[in-house]
Amino acid sequence: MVTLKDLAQRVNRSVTTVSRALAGYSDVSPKTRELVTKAAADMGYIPNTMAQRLQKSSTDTLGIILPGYGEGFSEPFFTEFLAGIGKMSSKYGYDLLVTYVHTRDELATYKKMIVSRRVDGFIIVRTLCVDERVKYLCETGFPFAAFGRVDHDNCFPLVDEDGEYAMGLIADHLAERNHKRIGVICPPQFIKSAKVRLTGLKKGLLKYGITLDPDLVQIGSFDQKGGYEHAKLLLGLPDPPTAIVGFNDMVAMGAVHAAHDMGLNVGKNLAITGFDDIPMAEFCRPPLTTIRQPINQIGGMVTELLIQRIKTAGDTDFEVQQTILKPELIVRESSGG
Amino acid sequence: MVTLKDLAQRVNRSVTTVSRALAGYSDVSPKTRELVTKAAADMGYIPNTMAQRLQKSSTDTLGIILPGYGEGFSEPFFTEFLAGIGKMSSKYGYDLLVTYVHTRDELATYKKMIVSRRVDGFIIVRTLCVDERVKYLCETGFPFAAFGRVDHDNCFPLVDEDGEYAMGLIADHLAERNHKRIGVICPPQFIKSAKVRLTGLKKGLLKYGITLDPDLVQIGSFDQKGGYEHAKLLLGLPDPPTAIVGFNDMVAMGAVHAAHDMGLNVGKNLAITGFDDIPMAEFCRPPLTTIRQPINQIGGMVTELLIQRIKTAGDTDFEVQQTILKPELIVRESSGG
DNA sequence: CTGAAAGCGCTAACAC
DNA sequence: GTGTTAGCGCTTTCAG
Repeated sequence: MVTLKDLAQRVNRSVTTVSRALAGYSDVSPKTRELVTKAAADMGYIPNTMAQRLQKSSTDTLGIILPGYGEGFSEPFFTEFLAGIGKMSSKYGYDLLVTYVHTRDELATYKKMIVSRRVDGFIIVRTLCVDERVKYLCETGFPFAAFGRVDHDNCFPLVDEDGEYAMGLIADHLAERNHKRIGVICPPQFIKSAKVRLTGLKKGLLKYGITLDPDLVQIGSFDQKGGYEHAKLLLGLPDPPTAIVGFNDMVAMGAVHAAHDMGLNVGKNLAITGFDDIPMAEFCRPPLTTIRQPINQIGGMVTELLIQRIKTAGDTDFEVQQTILKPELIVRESSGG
Repeated sequence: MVTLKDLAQRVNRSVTTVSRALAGYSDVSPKTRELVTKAAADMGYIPNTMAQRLQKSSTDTLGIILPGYGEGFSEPFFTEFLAGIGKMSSKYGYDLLVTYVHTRDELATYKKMIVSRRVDGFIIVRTLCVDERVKYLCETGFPFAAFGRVDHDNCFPLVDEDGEYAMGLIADHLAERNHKRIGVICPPQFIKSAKVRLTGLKKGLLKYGITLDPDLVQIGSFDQKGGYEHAKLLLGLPDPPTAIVGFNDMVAMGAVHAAHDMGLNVGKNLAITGFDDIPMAEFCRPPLTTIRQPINQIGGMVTELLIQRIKTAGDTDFEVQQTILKPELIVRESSGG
């Protein structure tokens, strides 16, 4: 491994000078600079990252901590999100450290990463209504940015969808098609986005004088399996819904499957909607009416917010950047086209 | 941030002694050890990772480098794979560094990570028949482990599916159901797994005296969209296939969609098979006949191989560990049940 | 314009 | 048992 010292020897200069030449300081003679630059290229010099990090006491690394299994964050959606984060990180020269945690105590992992100085900041996904991670990071002032809001103090950099607005679009869509008995399959309500969406749906329907029958609200699903089972319950009721709103596309697809098993024709005698617009939503049968969010870009946006936050970490009076995105309704056959 | 020095001052010992007490060296008096341990807990001492890494010149970090978009590696499949890697890494105390690369020159990223000493080893996914990454890493002797083999020298730690065997199962399955004209939709043949699978399918069918009509082999798809388009081509032929073999589940689902658009009843007058058994395969319509691989565990296995390789990096004569897994055929409705 | 010296926090020979 | 010293590779005062 070639070090600054090796380089210095080669060009007959001190380590200091070489370091400065490479760092682009102005107080280096053009001759020396060229000499050094050439030699560096020649010998294939690349700084030792760990040495730099130790000395700067910053890591140029962003952390994302994920639960062992991605409950509530559907896979295709997540993959794109992660890619968005990764792309933006590398654009700004940051490494991305991904940690999977299997224990209950997620917070311990955050603490460990902070105190062992492994990352400069965190990206938080799938915020909870009461989110210990957010609380902790806010208290300690450690940089982070989130995709999603929380119930308590939203005083941190974040990007979020306007879930209420999105569900308003769904409500309009279904109401226009004369649905009155509407079923819902959603993730646990301690997940912030799930709560917002349910509230939004209720509000949206109320505009049309429709209220949700509590029996038709199935809570606790986040994947196809859950969607399947909950849809079976709903459709087996004496007075079943004519439309089912799934809170993500996976759930909706599970519901489609259940409907089919029960001899229903989705899009004809039952409407089903999803959320996320994963690539498959267009290519499943029937194609899914859903809400589109530019998840890849969202990943990038959160990352940019975080990096900005890290760079202004010293500033006492930085502005908290927040972006709320208006999602878009994509109408396909599953809701009657 | 509390450092060894702080600790040393507190207990009136030298930094060295404190370090050794914490590292569990035997030449420390029990009294000192206890004193130190207690103080460390008290002050919340955690070693500075970067300092440790600089001094050990090892990073305790595994790297995985991904193309900007996961072509050829279906999303749900990939998520599980990554989770498997992440879980195992953290079990062994390794960090996982994920890098997304958008440029053509993937290899440059590998080189950079190595020479800037950012990771101790790499996990390679989606091996190519002629794989520059593998070649380079083999040449330089930098530790890595791969999911998949290559055409050239397979002299490295790897886990792979037995793709030939898997396709044999598909061939048996279709032949038993009297299919003779069989269509294929597969990724580009420079991807090793795609090539192996195609070879395997041909071999498997030959046992029944069936040969693949070249017109029925569509090459170049890896997602639903490609599957959809290629299936349309196949089914639009004057003498269309009675079965379509998709080389992954996404492609197969796209094909299902195309078949439906053309008025065919998948599982009845057209058989379609997939590969991977992503969670959705069970819950789409019709449920997909496919090949199951324990992808989460595979991720873990590759990771273990890599860690083992890293730990034996000095040894001149380490044994190259390789595991080839027998996949399993999952029969569902899409192929007639 | 350049170099000597200090230090980031830690570990490991090597004395005592 | 414990401390002194040196050094991982880099950046950054501070003199000259």
